[in-house]
Amino acid sequence: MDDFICAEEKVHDKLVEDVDCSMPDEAVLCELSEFFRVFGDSTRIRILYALSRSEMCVCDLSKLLGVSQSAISHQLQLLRSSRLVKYRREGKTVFYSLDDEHIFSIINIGLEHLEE
Amino acid sequence: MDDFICAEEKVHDKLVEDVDCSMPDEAVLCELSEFFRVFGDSTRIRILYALSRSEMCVCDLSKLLGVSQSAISHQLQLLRSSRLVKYRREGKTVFYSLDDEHIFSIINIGLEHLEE
DNA sequence: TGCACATATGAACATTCTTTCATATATCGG
DNA sequence: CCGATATATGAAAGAATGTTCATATGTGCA
Repeated sequence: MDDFICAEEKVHDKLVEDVDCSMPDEAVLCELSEFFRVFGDSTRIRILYALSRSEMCVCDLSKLLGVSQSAISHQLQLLRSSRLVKYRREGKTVFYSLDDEHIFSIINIGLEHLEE
Repeated sequence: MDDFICAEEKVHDKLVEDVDCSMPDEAVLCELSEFFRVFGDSTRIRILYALSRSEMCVCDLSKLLGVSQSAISHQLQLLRSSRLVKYRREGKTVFYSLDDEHIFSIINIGLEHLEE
């Protein structure tokens, strides 16, 4: 991070400064990247998509996705701490669902983008 | 991935099957997660945000973000191969810009979500 | 051609993630 | 209370990722 910096005759210094001013705080963009990172794993995206169809228990998700119960549980915990899913217990079973319908719209926007 | 599977009296089997049918191909959701993964790094998100304000050269980005030229270049290559940015050369300088205004709208949707 | 500047890139290193394995916790039925 | 089932979790292993360092490529100018 400490290369010498290009010596360009300061033509761009004004631009850099202007862009700097118009950028959100670094902390905000960090949070944003953390938010997107959660969607950046195929197991988690598949969990989220599945939950957009219906609430499901851990075991159902495990069967549906062909991923071990333990791995699903770990990912659900991450999704929970990111406030993307919520859960309710019914006897021995725990049902998970999307915390917010908005989540699904984000997934859809991504899907639309992939379709170009 | 080979735990025994919950023995639940098949109450949920129909549900699992239905959800399975309504899910996009695993490959599609994998691509989707790869797409989101690109946004899931603070350096890349900051690059993308900066480029949404103006096209910039590698050196400007390096200065603006306080990240080494090499690190910026590596990330730009990743962004290029994900088709999120394009570039044009002008003499010694290479200017990068968003490949598509749509990219910025995705960032904004994320930001809106963070604001709850 | 030779030098300086801007950018690109391969390899190594450090860190972070994801899954697995073993085991703990919670709930229900007998 | 005990055993069985469903889920959670800590630790370790393995894979993937981001940065650095050294160096290569490409361009302009003297």
